[in-house]
Amino acid sequence: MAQDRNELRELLRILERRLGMIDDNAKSCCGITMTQCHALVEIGRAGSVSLSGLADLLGLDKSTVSRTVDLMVKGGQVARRLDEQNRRLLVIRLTGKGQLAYQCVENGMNRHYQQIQAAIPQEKKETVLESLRLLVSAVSQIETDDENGCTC
Amino acid sequence: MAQDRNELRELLRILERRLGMIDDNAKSCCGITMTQCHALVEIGRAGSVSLSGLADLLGLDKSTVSRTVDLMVKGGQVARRLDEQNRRLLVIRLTGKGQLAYQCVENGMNRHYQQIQAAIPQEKKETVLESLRLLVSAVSQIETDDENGCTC
DNA sequence: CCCGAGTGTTGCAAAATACAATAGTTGTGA
DNA sequence: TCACAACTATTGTATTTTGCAACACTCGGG
Repeated sequence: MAQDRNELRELLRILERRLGMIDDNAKSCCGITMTQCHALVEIGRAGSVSLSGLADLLGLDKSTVSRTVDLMVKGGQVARRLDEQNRRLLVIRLTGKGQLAYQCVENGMNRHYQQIQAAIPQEKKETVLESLRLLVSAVSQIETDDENGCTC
Repeated sequence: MAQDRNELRELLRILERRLGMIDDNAKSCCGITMTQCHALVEIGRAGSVSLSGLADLLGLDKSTVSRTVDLMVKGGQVARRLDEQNRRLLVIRLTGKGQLAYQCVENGMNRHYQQIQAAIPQEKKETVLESLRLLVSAVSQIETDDENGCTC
């Protein structure tokens, strides 16, 4: 049923799962939990974020993130201080130790993605990138219904 | 740093996140939890699975899945019985109620993926599919290091 | 100067998960 | 044939992850 029509969905489904496995693999190291590792990467990429900002990046409740950051401060990966300009906000950054862990994860990820690149024929690479740009654009357009009906 | 070199990674990263949001959106309905919904979909797609089989599909421990199936049996979405041929195995299936819920989730997913398709120019669709096939193939090839070193 | 909006923390409860121990089932080799 | 290893599912236990709601603090505009 509808095999052709939904090849896109099927391919994306498989891709999603595989990528998830890669992420898990790369992030399950360094003696921190998965969530902490996600946070590590987001903080590392952002350089500096507020708690709410980080919560948005991670798609988690601020309370969850608050506690996660707590653990990471105790673990020595993260520094947390008040923003001088606006003291409602936190400035969350990586410490030196956090930077190292971040780089470790990044390296692992890059290694994997280089393997993926290597498995794509040279002459197809630009096409693949272009397709991905299209897809990202398409996916970004669709409305994430807050009220998605659930017509059950 | 390395912006070009890792455009692939960046695009996949964004895509992954967006797709995750879509999935969550589609699956957060019908009065069951996320995990139950994942199970619902996997059982629905498979038609019939054993507990270990389902655990593999979901990437979870069999004990977790056992309890999840328990809840779904109590919820009336799933039927569980012994396999007559090999009584070590369970035969896990959807009930009528489960089928309805499954269809609901499927419809939601399809609606979203049709929106995505609609946002891709007609003349690019085949190229996008071809690129995805390449990607899936590439991603499937890479070794998911059990011993991933973690060279921190 | 006070109040509403924004931001983070904490109390609480629930959900998700894994590991280890247990119990039942199967088939195979002595 | 029968005992044992391999496989499957369940249960006990503990941990982790998560969100909601209540609270406390801070800022900016009337």
